[in-house]
Amino acid sequence: MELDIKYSPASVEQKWYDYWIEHKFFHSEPDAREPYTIVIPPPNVTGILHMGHVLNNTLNDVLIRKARMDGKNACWVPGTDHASIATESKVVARLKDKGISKEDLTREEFLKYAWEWKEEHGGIILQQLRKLGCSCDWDRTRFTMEPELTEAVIATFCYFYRKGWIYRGVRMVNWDPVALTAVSDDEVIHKDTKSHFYHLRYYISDGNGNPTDDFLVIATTRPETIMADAAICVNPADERYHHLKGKKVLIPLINKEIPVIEDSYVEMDFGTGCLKVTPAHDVNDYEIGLRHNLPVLEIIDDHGRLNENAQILVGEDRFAARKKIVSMLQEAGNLVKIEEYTSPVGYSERTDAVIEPKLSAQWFLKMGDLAAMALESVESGRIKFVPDKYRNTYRHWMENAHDWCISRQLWWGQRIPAYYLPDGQMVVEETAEKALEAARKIDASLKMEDLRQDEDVLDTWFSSWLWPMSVFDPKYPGHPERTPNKDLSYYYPTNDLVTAPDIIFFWVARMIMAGGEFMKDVPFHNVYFTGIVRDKLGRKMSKTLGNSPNPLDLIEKYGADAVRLGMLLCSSAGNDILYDESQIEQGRNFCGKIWNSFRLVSGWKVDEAAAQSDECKVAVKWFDSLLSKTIETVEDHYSKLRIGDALMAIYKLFWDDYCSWYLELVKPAYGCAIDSATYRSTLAFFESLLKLIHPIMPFITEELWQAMESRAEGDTIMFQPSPKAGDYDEALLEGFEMAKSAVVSIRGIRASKQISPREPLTLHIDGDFSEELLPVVRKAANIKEFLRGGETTGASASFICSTVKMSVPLEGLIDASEEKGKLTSELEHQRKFLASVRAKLSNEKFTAHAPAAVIENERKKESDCLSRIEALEAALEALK
RNA sequence: GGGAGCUUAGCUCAGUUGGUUCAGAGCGUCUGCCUUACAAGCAGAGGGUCGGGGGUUCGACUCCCUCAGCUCCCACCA
Repeated sequence: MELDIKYSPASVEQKWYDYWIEHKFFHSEPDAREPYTIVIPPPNVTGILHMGHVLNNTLNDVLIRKARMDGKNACWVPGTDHASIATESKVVARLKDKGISKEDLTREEFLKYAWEWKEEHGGIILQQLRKLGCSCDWDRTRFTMEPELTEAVIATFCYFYRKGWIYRGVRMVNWDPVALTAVSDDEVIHKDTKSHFYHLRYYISDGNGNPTDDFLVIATTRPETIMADAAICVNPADERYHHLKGKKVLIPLINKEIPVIEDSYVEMDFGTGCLKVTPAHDVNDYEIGLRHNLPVLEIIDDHGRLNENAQILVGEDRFAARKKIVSMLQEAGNLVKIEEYTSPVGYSERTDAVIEPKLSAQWFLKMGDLAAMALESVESGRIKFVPDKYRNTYRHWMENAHDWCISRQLWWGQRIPAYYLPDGQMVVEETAEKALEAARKIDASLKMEDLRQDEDVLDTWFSSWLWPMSVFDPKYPGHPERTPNKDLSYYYPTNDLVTAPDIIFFWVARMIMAGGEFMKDVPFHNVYFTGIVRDKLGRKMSKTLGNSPNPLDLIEKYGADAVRLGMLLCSSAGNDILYDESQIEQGRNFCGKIWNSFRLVSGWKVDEAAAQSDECKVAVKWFDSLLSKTIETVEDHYSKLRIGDALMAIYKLFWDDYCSWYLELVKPAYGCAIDSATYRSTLAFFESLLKLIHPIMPFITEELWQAMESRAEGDTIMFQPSPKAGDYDEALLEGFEMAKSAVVSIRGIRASKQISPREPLTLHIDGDFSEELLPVVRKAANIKEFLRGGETTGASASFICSTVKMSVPLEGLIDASEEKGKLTSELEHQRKFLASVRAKLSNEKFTAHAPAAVIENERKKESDCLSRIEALEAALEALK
């Protein structure tokens, strides 16, 4: 068939993707085959495709396509994540554009709007993945907040609550006093801000609440919070304050008595070495307070104003209060000095208000047993990390796991199924109806309106940690007493997880926990950590820098195969990827190479009667061996998830060996036909190469595979079995490498000596060089003669092949003196090497300690070296 | 401050129980080629005392110590 001169990916890609979909090639149902399962790391439902997704999903698709060709029942489940925080802030921003503030809406109104927006804009990213060629089972598409999955989340919450692992606790949140909401750590921007360091004098109490003459000085940036002080803390090793141990001091202005405590948290050489502990308004102070059982007194309200607990300045804004209290302290004689001070202060991303640390009631899940189990799963090797180094990070975190704060002060998400009775009691039930039922056992007169559901929603990870289970059987998580359905029992555990290392704790660890808890099994066997995609200069991709290319533009420009290959070229596991468009150009060039190689082969005329020439015979034999050996290498790389290495092995096999050597060897002279045996082998090799590279470059391989011969409707390269490695002739492969070197040398000598290609040459060959490879050398070294209709005859040369370098003396064609110099230096090198080997062999420590195989290897080296020296000496002799 | 990791060619990175199977790959650079599949190509070439220093060893890119530089995670300083 006639091929276009240039490969044009755009039409080809759409055509075959539609074809694959039409024939439901991506769809999987449980059957007798071994499953190979991947669940997609669900992208944010409102997200759009960026380079990180491209990398991640290309890797996933390569793995799933490879498994499919290996005869496994491959199932890749796609879906999206509701991503509470990210999505809610997008919706809020969107509302703001319309002049609507979230505060003006009820929860129901807001959610209605959010859902509308999700329906309208959600899932775009899944469409984009199709452009990339991802072979997801789209029939199984899931969304973490769809009703069934929400049920799973709620059931899981109830399960752990009943188990006693979920509890309510108090925690510091970042409070935005303007927006009147808690914001996540990610939404707090730390800016270095100029402020003051106030040194305040606290008098020691005489024990009856009266000041003595003795005092200590503390340094604070927030004098307006002193009324909430619960203690003064010093480092136990600080001798300056030993005399204060057990004493009490008085808070200035309000004369409240607080203890002096000791905690190694306090830095002796920072400030005055005395720290005022204000548990209600500082995260660290809260931690200290917990350790020392200090009372917590809140004096700042939700709007950032002092409340009644402050006793003074009640109703004043925190910043106004700061100014006022400073002068009050000065008047009272408690102010020692004021220093200029610059420190990082948290600002709200949304309102730019200074964040107020605020205590609030939150829900927690105990990590103890779950973390221990999750740690064991990895330590025991049942789950492998690639690269392995992340095990250290993982272990460290698991051994120090804090309980998981699972509540979020948002609306977009799964609402916590806790219902409060009017008297403050609480019931936790799957539904409001069941909650009412439970509540009536406490108070039979209660009606639905009396119950008030908790306002908070669950952390997004509390739904995504169920993902490998819930996508198959949403009824199962939270109900380990049930039997998993057919899909879940067939597909679980999944095989490989490809994800970024920054969510190793948020997501990876927690999936292991949930899987272990409910399935009593790991959720996956291998975790492949990708790096972060950065630009050429090593900067993170970001919208503001404008250094993040739109993957769809790249696909449009270069084709999806090229983009996939470009991303994989530089992707060793765990390392950051420095993206550079030139890598995608390389991918495009490779497509061109594949395309053109087929144009060449498909254009050949076949002569059924012609006999196979010697060089064709050996070329076929050689490439057959090389193909087998490379397949073995590629399989090994895949088994270790070294996708980049597998790609490189195939890339070189295709380009360097198949195109540059094999095709050049078997290529018939212009106008001539090729013999049918060689032609068949050539096509068979080509088909194997297509299959090998198909997982990485699905589109062009399908196009050419279909073009090779007329295929039946419904045929596809996708389900062709992966090429299998057969036996291969190692000696032939080595010999061929020698032949390549010989050809290179001959060409080089010709070029440097300006020897015309038409001048006849005779080749003498010594050593292990197999006779059968001679036609290869002759033809490869004389390609131009063939092309120009010249004649190939022999000339004289002798090959001395060493492992180090090959020298090709051509009798009568090069200076004997120059050649002599080369040989002499080579001889010297070999003698030196021999001496070192012999020294080693006569070394008693070596013979005593080195393993037998190593010694054997040394002996072999010795004898090899000896024969090389002999050959060299003979050659030198011949030159004389 | 706690933890982890990195440093090999101009760039990005391999280097898998310490041994002439180890000093490699891709890209880039340079040189020569419009050659009947492909200039998005072909044929070649150059390029590194494996961050510095010390140690262990018969032998170190590989193991240990130390110094320097960089990165990430956690906690963030009253």
